[in-house]
Amino acid sequence: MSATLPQSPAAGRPAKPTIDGIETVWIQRWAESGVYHFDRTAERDRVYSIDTPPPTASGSLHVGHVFSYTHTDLIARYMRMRGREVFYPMGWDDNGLPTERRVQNHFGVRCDPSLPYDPEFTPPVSAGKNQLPISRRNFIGLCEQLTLEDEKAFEESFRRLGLSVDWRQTYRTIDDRARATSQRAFLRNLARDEAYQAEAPTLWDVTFRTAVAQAELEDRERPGAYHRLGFHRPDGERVFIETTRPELLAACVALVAHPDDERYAPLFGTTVRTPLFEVDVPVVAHPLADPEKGSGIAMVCTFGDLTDVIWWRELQLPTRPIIGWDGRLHRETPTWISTAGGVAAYESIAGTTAFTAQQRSVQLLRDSGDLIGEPSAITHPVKFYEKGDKPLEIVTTRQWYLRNGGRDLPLREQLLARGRELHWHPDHMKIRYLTWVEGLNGDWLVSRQRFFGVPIPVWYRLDETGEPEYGQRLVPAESELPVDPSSDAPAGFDESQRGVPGGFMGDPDIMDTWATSSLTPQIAGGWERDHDLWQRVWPMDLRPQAHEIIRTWLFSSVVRAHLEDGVLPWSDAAISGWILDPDRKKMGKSKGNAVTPLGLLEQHGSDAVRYWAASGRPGTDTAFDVGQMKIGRRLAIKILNASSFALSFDKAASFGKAADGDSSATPVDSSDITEPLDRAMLARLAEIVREATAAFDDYNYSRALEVAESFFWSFCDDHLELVKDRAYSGRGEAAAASAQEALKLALDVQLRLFAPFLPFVTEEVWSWWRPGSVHRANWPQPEPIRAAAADGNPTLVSEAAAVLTGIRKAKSEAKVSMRATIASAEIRGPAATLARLQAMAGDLVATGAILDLRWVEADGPVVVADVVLAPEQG
RNA sequence: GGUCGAUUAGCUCAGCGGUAGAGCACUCGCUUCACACGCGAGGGGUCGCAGGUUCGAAACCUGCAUCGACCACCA
Repeated sequence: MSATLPQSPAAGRPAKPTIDGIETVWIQRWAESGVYHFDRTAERDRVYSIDTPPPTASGSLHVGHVFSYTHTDLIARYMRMRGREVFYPMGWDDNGLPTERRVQNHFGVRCDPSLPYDPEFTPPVSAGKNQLPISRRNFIGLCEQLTLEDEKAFEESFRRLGLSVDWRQTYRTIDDRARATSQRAFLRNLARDEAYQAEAPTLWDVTFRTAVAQAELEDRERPGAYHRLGFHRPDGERVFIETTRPELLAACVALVAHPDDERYAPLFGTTVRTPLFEVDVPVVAHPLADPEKGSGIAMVCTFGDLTDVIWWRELQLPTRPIIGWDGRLHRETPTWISTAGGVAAYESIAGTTAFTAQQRSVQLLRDSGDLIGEPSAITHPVKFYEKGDKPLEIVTTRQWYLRNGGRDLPLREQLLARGRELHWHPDHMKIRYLTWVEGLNGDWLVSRQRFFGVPIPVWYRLDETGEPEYGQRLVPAESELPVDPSSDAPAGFDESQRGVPGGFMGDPDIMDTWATSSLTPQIAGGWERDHDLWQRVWPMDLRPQAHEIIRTWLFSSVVRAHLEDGVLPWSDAAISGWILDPDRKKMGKSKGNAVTPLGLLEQHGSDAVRYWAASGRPGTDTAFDVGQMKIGRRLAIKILNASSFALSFDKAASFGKAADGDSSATPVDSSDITEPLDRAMLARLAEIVREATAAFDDYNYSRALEVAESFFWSFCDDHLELVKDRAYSGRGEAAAASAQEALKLALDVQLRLFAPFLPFVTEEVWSWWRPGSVHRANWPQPEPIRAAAADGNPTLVSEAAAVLTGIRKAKSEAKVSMRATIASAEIRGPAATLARLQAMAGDLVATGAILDLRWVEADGPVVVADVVLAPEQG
């Protein structure tokens, strides 16, 4: 394959090589030649398919993107060189709240679904303080327009980073294909009864006015206070409870204590009267009530927290909600409050926010004497929507759910088994998945009350009074997808019947973004759209992703693939860590981190930035470290210079007269490699290849780099120095040819080893003397190198290095040049070592400029002793 | 409250049963014919703490501490 690629003409080795500007050159040539294009004729077993994370294309590329996307690219490039045909698409997650928010801020608009579409609409020139209300369709238009610009910028940066993505394989989570896929999967779930609708208490964000799923929750420590309140018993005694939410007193439906709590046992079955509102509520028993907490008896409200929901459900308590969708208390006095005093009390808090209601309630309770003592301040965890600013409320709403094992033990077991079946890198990340699945307390809530997203593809019949009949669902045929029930009419109806008695209405909700993101393999792989592609890539090989979205993206993807096809969506998951800034905080969460990826790439070079990223092992958080980038840059430059030097000995290579044909072939005649040191170096290199390969196979790319890099530096510092004189034909043509051929082979192998990490500099050097692209060349195999090494002993490499160090040390301590002549020196060591070293004595003598080298057998490691420097020469 | 991970030289990290490692930083040198974006040499660590297993522990086991993260029915 590689040999047929239209590659740049071998320009030969430049006199003064530089890495500056090579990104531009190679980005262009790779785009022209299509080296990274996926070959659709490859069968599944030769394909390596990657479920690339679609970045949220709202805003700018972050350093964290550079980091984690590089990791995936390392694997992709390695697999490609291993002969796999790599399916490496790119998606854009432009569907969801971040996009909505960005459009609001960027254009200074907000969506008002009640407004009509304005075809003449143009966004405000500058975003004003008051957001301009616009129609849903206009709003979505702006979303698509803005994300398209962002996506272009992302692609440019990713190309600059050197990602070997096939840029013909892209998708957007808001585009027609993604919406159709998402709706198709939903309809299949619906048909199999895996999706269902229910009216139930739902976690609700009052700012966004949407339901929120368990996976999107986070706890935040917030200040609060225990308020001790007295409930009135019929006999005039009082029962004291403690609550952090006195404003929900009007929603109280019972008091609950532990069944074994002797303090309250006499009260079970009796009623007490709530303070202020004077509502009679039962005292009931439930094992979840903790005798140690507060006064040991709790007020149950509909609904203050998730425990209330459990009590309400299991004890079959009445529903008395007072908090509305806007987070304010209902304006009308609830029907269950009937006394004059109760009505008056409610009227003073009606319509206020929860915060104000609490303040007023406390004052009322204090005045009535029902607040015992003063509230005692505490801090406690409060549930928030992860993107929200106000605590969640719990309101009863009609929502769509997808079965995910949250209330179904057999399904949960199956999904746990899928988690164990998946190969995790690193393995311990599996535990997060298992913990999450084990802790699920309900099915996956997939409906959202937002505007921009994939609509639920369902309509409802309206009865004679115009009320929806939720049991009378109308769904589209799969061939009609995608649909928007708010503008498309169901089959058999026309638009005039929308909203009228006997007609229909569209489901107003959209799906959770994860309901679409959980299908990225299906969207990218052509599920039910491109069967030929699908059967070549599915199930996929790799899901790379961040660890904080194991419970969301990874788990929901497993759910979807399991329900639809009964398989894991991929065999392996590579979990990347975070970038930490110098304060050890997740980068971007603290201030002063205005490091732009493009700036980094320009300043240090793409290879250098990739080098830094490659130092972060899978699953390990990594410090942002410009120092590592400088080292990477140094390595890239060293590769350039060392290659130029190594090739300079070979006249054919230096003039670009590279062998034609297959780049996988060894470019040398190994029968020329006769010198012990050359053979030893190659023997060592064969070991290095073996180690790097094993590391890569284990997804441990940082180890693979480390192994190659460590060899390369000693190759430069020791081997190149030791063979320099000989390669210059200092000791005959045969000895020179041995050095030259071994250098070429070593260079060829090392370029391949570095290619996944430093794609630009390796390709540059490759182009000087080798055909095709190094990125389509084969990953090196240890066996042929070992064969070329013949009887070479890898031990000699370190022994020679030890001697060289001894010689250098003597010169360094004498503060003379490394070229200074040594009159005499002695090498001491075991007989076997001395024998090996004596066979390469010519290299040692020439490199050390030693006139008289003596050999003395001795125990212990080899040392250089009795070094006598020659008198300085004028 | 439960769980996972981390704790090794000033910094960033590797090592994971057999005499403490790398790079950076630091010190001292070197116009050496690929590279001064270079080259060479050197100093620097009771491997978080306390027990245990072992002939031998940085590594294995048990606690503890600190940091980070994940999860949790948090009145």
